Amino acid sequence: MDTPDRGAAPPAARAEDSPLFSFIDSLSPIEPLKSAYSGNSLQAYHQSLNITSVSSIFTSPHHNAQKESKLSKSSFADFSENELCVDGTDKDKPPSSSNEVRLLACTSTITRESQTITSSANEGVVDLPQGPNDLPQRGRFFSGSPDHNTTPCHGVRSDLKQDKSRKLEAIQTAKNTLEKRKCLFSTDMQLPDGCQPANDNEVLGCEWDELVSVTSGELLAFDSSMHQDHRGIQLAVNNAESCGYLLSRLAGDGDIADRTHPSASSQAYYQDMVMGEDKAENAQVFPEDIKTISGEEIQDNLNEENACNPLDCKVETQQRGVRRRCLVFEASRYPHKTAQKESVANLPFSTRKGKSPAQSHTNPAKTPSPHVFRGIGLHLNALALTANDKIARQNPSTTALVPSLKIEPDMHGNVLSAGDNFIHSGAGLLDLQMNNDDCSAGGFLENDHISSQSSSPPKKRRKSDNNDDDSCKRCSCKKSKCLKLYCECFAAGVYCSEPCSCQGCLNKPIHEEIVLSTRKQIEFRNPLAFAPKVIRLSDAAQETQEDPNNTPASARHKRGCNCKKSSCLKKYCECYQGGVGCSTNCRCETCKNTFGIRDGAVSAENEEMKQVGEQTESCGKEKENDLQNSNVQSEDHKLVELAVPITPPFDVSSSLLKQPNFSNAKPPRPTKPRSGSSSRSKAPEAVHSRKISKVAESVFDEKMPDILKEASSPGIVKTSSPNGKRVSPPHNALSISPNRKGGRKLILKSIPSFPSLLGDMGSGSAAGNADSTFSASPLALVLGRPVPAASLSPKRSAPFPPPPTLSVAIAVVTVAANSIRVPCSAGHMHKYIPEIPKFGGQQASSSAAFAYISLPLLFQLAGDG
DNA sequence: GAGTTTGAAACT
DNA sequence: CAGTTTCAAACTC
Repeated sequence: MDTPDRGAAPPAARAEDSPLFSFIDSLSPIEPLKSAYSGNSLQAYHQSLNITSVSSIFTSPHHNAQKESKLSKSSFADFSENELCVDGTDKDKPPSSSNEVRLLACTSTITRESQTITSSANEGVVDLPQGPNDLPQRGRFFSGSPDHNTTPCHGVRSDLKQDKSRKLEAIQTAKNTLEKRKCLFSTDMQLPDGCQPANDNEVLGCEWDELVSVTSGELLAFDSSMHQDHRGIQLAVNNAESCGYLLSRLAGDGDIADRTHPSASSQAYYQDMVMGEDKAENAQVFPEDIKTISGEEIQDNLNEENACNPLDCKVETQQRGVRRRCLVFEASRYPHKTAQKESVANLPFSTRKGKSPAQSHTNPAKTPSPHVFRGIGLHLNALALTANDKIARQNPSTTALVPSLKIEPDMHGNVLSAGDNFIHSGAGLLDLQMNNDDCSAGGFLENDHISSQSSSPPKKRRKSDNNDDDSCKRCSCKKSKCLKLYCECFAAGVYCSEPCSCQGCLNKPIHEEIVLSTRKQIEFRNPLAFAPKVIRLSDAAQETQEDPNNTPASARHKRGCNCKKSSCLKKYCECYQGGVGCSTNCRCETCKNTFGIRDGAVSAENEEMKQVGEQTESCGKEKENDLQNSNVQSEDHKLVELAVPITPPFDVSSSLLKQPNFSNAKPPRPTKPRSGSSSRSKAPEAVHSRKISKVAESVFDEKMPDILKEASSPGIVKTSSPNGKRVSPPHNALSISPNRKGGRKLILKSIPSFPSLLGDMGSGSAAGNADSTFSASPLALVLGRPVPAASLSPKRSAPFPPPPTLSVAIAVVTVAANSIRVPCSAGHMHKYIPEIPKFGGQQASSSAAFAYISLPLLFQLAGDG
């Protein structure tokens, strides 16, 4: 088929003729392969990439392949599988090795590829419709996009192509293999009742696969950078997903493996996300990695897909490079990974949809709920925080509540490691925040996990990790039926599980509707009811953040306690429990909060103010500076706080997602220092800020999508205008996020419109809509095809990912952007990533997320261009 | 593990 | 909005 492919794809030949192709040929050492495989190159590339990173991230490639028409879906999937399975014959071929070399060679040229890819992708999209027919599609691909575009990649692809060509012949066999995989996948996933992955998921997976494939290609080319970005994305996705996923799992059996490997859970999850199916597929490919990870998983996969083993060789060559990197990146994690076995299986499910997790788990009902019910994890957060607090306490230097990244060493370590990677890579700054978010959120998430998996081992880990029995503890409600805030589980947005000793509990997936309705009622009553009581900035985030504006980690108690007898020295005090110092919001008496005494008394603040004014000498300039900073921060904090804490009544999931974000966004409020300087500084503006905050709250709550809120808040902060001239939330949202990270601000400038996407995402508010259209435009520009704004702005309610075409377009864009490699890409990724969940609402549409990620890049490009 | 204390949540 | 009741966690023994 190889030669035939070419022949089949006249366009490909054309492409080869093109100067690009010639150029590529010159670049790539392995010319012959290229030409031969050029047609397949795209797919091959896609596969390789997918295998490595893409598919795993969001969905199972297998499903994707099955599905549809979408570009790669049918064609790619078929190819991939074909290649994998069919390759048995091809194994002998040297290409695999050559591919690696080529990849290396290609990396230099990758930029071109990416560009070309974009075009090809477009073409591919157009062609895709043919869908099921692998051959025709291939032909198109070959002729069309790949040829033109992929010159650089050809080297890599060539191998794949060769395999493909052969595979084409075996397409049918490949299809069979695909089905097998599906089956395997399902088996791996342990879907109960043979639940099949939701179509949506599959679709998503397909899209993602495509996207991923593209990205993966970049990864190959730009290992460091791409990995970073990719990681960042994955991290974000993981975070979002993990929350939902974990939550979903709450009721579920919770994989023992995950539980057993608490530390690994986060990473594992991440890996799963990244490697995800890739592992299943790739794992085979990379025995080495597999070893590190867990031979069992790999073996299982291998066993399942033994037929495909031959693929390993092929895939290996290409993927190895990618994978190895991933492994390197994840290498540390893998040790933990034993737990991942399940996690891997879970990942796909999670990515696919909530259903899968539930399915995988004993409780079928759970699956849907988790997504829907992603907990906000107030209490859990608090618990996590408390654990951290302990640490924080140890470190007085840190502001009252420096978030304890340490809280969950495992998680953090993993996250940090990931973050480190990012950082090292260069684009990582944002990543750091992500990490931070993760950390802050991570604690939360993990808590959620724990809570969610309460029965599961993870909780135990947590317990052990956190030292706090709290983390493990579950509710013991008797009269509330676990449908009131009294119930920690309910308050945390998680379903009650085994550990709970509750009676008459209705907080279970089975009663999802009741839970949700009750939740809504409570939120209606008090929009902040499920908002995190304490918000913290992770130290790491701050550290990573270069922004001078970013105050040191700070934590904040949103509502404030009302302690009278505990003196805010016991867990009765929410502030104390959250490891946060009391704030002016508190109404506590005899506050002795070790994390920060409530300035409480305005007088105290005034005094300090006076002191500042009078004692300029002693404290003098330093204090003033501090005050100024604190003022700005305080203002910001308030606004941010309002924005942040408020959880959209509608979206539980969003809240989860948010938290991480705002942890980043939120200005740190030094508890102890805060009591002094911050409060002082506040004094003048405090009232004003409060008013503003209230207004902001109303605004945010009512109309601002969470994302926007978050985004906006940071923007406000940066503006540093106490008045907080608020940028219209929708507009700012995007811009803001980048702003957080100093360097990226520039990028934001270039991408003014981008925020709109978020706006839509959040609540689908009118403002968001306009933005969404705008955001869409860039894509359209890039792609040269109109992209429905709607697709770009997935609404929470929208369960499904954007149409495949869109995803493809996004993928293309992403590729292009990556190829261009805007310095800020990573940052964008971060920011957007967290928001991803919002797109899907319960389930972030991977495609949407990707789009977000890519969009910024596009904007940048546009801006740069 | 039972009982008490505590403060938030819920209710009026 | 304030006061009261209910509730479950936190704490003590």
